[in-house]
Amino acid sequence: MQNAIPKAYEPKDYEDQMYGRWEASGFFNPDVCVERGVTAEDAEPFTIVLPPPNVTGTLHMGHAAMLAIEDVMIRYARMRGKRTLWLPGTDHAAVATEVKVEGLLIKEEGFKKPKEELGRDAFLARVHKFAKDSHDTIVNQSKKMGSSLDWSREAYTLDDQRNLAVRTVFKQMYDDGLIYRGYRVVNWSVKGQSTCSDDELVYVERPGKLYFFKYSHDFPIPIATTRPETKLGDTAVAVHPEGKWKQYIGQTFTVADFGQPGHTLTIHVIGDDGIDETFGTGALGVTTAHSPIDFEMYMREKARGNDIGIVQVIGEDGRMTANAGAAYVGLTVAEAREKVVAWLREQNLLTEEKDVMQNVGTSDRFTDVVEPLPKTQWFVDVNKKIPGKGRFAGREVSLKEMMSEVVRDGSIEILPDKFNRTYFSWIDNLRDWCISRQVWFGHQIPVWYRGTEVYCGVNAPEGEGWTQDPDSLDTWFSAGLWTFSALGWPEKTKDFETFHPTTVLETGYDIIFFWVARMILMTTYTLGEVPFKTVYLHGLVRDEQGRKMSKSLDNIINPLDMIEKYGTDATRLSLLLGSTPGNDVKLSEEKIASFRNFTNKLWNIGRYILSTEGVAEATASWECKTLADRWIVARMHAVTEEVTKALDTHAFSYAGERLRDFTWSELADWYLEASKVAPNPALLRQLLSTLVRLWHPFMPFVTEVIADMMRDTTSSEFVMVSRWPDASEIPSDDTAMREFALVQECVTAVRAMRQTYQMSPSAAVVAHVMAEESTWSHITAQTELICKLARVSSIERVTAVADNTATTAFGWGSVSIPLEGQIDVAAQRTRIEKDLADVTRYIDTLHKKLDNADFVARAAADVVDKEREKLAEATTRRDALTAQLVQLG
RNA sequence: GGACGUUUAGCUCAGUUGGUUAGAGCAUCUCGUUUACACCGAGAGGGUCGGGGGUUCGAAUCCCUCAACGUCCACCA
Repeated sequence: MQNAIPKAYEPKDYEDQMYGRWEASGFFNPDVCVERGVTAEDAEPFTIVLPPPNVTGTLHMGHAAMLAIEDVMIRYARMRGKRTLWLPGTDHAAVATEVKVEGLLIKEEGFKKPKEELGRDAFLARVHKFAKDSHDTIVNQSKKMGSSLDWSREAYTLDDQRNLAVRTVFKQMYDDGLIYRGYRVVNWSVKGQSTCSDDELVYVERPGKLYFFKYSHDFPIPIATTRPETKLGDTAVAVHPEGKWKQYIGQTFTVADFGQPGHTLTIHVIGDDGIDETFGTGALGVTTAHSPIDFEMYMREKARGNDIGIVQVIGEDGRMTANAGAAYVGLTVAEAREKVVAWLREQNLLTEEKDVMQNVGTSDRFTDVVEPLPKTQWFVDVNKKIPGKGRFAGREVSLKEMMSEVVRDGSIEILPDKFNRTYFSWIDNLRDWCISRQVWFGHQIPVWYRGTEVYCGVNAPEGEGWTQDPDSLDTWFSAGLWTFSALGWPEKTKDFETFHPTTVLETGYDIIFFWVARMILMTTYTLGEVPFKTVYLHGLVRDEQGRKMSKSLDNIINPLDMIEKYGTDATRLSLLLGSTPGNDVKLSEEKIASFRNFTNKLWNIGRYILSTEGVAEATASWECKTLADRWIVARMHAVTEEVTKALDTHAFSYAGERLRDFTWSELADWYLEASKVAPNPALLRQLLSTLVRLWHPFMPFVTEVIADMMRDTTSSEFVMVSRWPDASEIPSDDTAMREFALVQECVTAVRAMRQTYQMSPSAAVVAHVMAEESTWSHITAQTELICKLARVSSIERVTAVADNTATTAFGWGSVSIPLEGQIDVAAQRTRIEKDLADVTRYIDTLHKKLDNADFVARAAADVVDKEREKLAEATTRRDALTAQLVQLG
């Protein structure tokens, strides 16, 4: 036998070239699949829009996991004959990208304040250039992962088409009164000179001090704070409406000197249920300008006609304003804090200092502590009721209600379902969404001003003298439109009609609020429809110790390095197997290496089968000749059925593990060994062809390469567009499975004997047979395999197994013997007898219970039913055990 | 403070409505270089299923409780 196929699979020799061939074929594009007859014209659509990676850099393992999972779904759907679209794109990521480029300009080109020095246009040009390069890298990396994305439809959250979608939606929301401009306390990043949304805050725990004091000696209510500097701007004290200071509610006090001589505070005492009398002093100093909670009190009081005022004492530069008084203006927050504390101490107003741990909100993007400040910003009102569209037509609904309803009524299924609760509690706590950002890179707000005139429109207003609002939109605003904007909306495109709502949204659970929830919000509002039917949330990729991968820990595993070293298929498998929805996956290089070994195993299975005589010319067929044949076909039936079911239910890890176990432990270790006695070329070919198709969604490259070798190399067919194996077309055979299990037991016994007593193969067979006299016939029947594995080849084959009788052809003639006998029969019988006794006893007690007229009369109907059910169950089990016992003889 | 999750072999994890003797991979050790594969094969050791209590004929599985770890949310001024 000559073998031109290399012994080891070298991914590098095939992967890039194979991806090139796939791409050139056009089959990533569903339209081409229909044209070429791969997909039926009326086939059910299957759509995934790729969560667009940020153009801030390169792909990491998290992206690789996302691409692997989605590609499995996509390739599987395509092979099932669905009209399958996987739409790629990238996200401009507004703030993140701008900050990144700013940092690079400072670090690498010596700028101090790049935005000021370059000016808007030149700076934006640099950002766009960076985004473009980053985009190119991302596209290349995605291709390296083998992703069957339809590149002809690629989109970008900041391109013209998407910009039109953004302006269109903004205008609609503005007209519906959902988008408004308001003066509110927002999260302000001093470093980034921009707002950020509530969800973008990351809380960091740090030690702090809680100071107990009074504003002045004659002020009746003591308060406590961790931020004394903000107290320079206090305008109220909140106490519990039923508490010990309730008599002061409604009064106004004037503190003549606070923090410095002449700095006057006007303090209103207000009642608020939220006050916890057991904490601090039991009263809260209200700083309406620098705390979102306090600001809400301000709004509530104002609604009651009581204006307690807003005094901003910290500016956008992070320093104290003139409102803080002459002694403080220009100081940093930290300096002002010390100074206020010193003053309180001096005046003998400070009663206590307590060390506490406090959570400080920091900006995820800008990485500094966020300063709450009052500013005029754009917001999306999540509570206002407006006339709904589509499925909400004819009703007055709020954004909150819409986004809640579609998940509650099952129109959107979230996997794993535990995230439903998370989702709902997020909606419950959702406040109006601040969408304006003071950065340049992004969608500029489509609002223009001229004097006191305000114009909102999809396009700039006619006439002279209009200035567009300089702010840009939160990146999640445009990302929220992704499922439909990427399909060409607001134009009435054929793609939008065919592929929306999309089928599955697959993404990391860490962006469920940022993105998933906002897509649901935007889509239910704009289209009155869901953006997707299923949300599949994958976990985070962590290192082998379960830590997040980060530069500082130096534990980053780069997907491209792993692809280079072990191949794409191995890298994909390492991310797919052992990863279930919502759970983090631990990754190590050893894990990837072990999957590289498996890839090679699959390769060698192909290599062996294809180099077996007769396989090249054979026509694939399920026809069986030996017991081993029938067994492996039956196993193939089972695995096909299970894997299909698993993929249908998004159990990718299980599907892959099941396939791996079958491939390695059943096909390679048992069947291929057994088949060496009497190879069945037509069946080997059929098995390989089926195996390659089952594995294709997981390991697209090696399967395609093996398939390539199975056919004429000039053929243009791909496994990628072949038909998914249908379990119902693979014969199932329970008898063969049972009988082969006996063979396996015997072989194992012989092997053990050889090893224990260092026997020659044939001696071991004889010894085993002698030792197990009672099972003599059984052993004899299976001698073919035993001898094969023991390298004794005087026996040709098992010719038939029927009616519990095996006929074996030996070199000297043939023998028929009954197939029976078990190893360790006695022990098994003992166990069954014990179980049987238990169950029988149980049945007796149930019978007694049910025969008791008193019980039946008194107990609730469903209790009685349940007892009856239990009885039926137990009876079934008893019968099964009895049957087993009979079988044992 | 609220919610959720995890705890099974040295490590990483399966264990599908409670049911024969709790499984796999890696690691360790032993044996084996037989023409698909040493990126291999055959085997061995190793677990009172986090602790305690309960329900049940029967519990890794269901209930209660405690503990450790993790995640998210809220946030106390």
